[in-house]
Amino acid sequence: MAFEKQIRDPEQTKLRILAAAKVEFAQKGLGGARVDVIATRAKVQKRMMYHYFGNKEALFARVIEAVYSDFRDAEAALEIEKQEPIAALQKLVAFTWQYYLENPELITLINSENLHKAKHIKNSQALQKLNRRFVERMRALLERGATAGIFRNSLDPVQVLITLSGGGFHYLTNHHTGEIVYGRKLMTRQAQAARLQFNTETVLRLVCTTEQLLKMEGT
Amino acid sequence: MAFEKQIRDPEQTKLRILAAAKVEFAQKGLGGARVDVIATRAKVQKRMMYHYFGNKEALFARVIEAVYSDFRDAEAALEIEKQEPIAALQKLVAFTWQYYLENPELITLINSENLHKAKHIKNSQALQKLNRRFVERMRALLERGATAGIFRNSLDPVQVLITLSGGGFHYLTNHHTGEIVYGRKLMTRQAQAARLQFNTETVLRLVCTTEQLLKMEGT
DNA sequence: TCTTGAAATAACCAAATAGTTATTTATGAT
DNA sequence: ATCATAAATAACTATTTGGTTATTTCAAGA
Repeated sequence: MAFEKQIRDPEQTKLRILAAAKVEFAQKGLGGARVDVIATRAKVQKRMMYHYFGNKEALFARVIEAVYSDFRDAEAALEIEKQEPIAALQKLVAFTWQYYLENPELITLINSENLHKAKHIKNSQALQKLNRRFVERMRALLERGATAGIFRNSLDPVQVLITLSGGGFHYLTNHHTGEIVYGRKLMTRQAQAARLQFNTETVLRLVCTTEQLLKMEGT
Repeated sequence: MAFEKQIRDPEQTKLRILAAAKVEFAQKGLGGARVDVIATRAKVQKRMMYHYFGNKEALFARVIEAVYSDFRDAEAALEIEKQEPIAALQKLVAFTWQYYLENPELITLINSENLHKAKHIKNSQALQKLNRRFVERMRALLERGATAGIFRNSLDPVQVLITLSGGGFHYLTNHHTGEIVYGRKLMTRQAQAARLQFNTETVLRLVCTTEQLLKMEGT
């Protein structure tokens, strides 16, 4: 039997499979995604996916891990600890929003992973470490702001982070049903800008002391 | 051929299929759900599902519609328009949170529907009507509060609603990955209570005038 | 009581799907 | 050069799955 000529590049092959899987899983969820579609899109024999990743779910796990880890790396690169508290917070809100916008797969993938009760990342040491640092950065920022008398005391960094990310995540993940529920386009450029501004305002009003808010209103 | 004895009850049969479908779709998503599982759980011949609903996706659409409509009905029954603005807002935040907690399928079903770009409810007149009233109630509440000098002027009711629901929805939909990300249990009774309080605070700080906030701090 | 249409049962099917077996071939180390 | 190993190709399969065909039975109205 004459086989097609081979071009070998294991690293590229793995990357192509991961990239195709990310798109397919993001688009259809774990249950709806098709291994054949992934292979076709990756321009790879399906067998190679089993060779490098084992099975469909293991591939899914690797996709989730990669996506989360890219997100945290980007956030860490912001170096918000080098800016004054309010600017740092604004920057973080804007970054988070922008990242969601530019990486729509992140959102549907996280939703899929939650549908499966996070079982694919439950034991990832790497992710746990990345995320511990992430919470720590917010804790430090809140403390810095409180010491400066700008932020309220003893705010829970986890609650703030959830509200901060949720203001963007929830808007974007539910924008399809949202447009029906709220009877309005939510993804026009103006609507996006308005949401970022509103969410920034929400977080600032939540975190800043009332005195600080008065000051900023400039009355 | 001797057939099993029949007990006929078309209404009950439809309801049993819907209830079983709600559980299965909520648990596995549209792509992961299995028609056979739904039939078995409903204790109904699979053929009946096709008889009453046409096909898998049409059944999914009916489930989504029912779930949304139940939610809005419950919210409307609150009659927040009969209470003073701050109490009304607190009641709405608490109700929304409680409803999500008691109806966890709602959350995963909405996520599923969004994964499919809301195509199953896009043309539902009934839902659009329900939701228009829902936004209108918030608009009226905000106006009432502003007139009383308690709430800030010209707040966008849609933005407020998204933030209000998102504070609960986002927390709950992502609580599985959240526990890993934040390294903390998020679904203990205490954690739940803390989240409701935090979200109530977030919304109040967002909506109330700064003067009103100062007053409530009682300084 | 008879008729008829809808409700329910039972068995079946073609296509899709995750995963496998078998084979070939490139390449780096010896 | 050759050999061992991993990379890649090709073809196949057992099962699952959404949906259908064929048949039976209940129950309400004439």
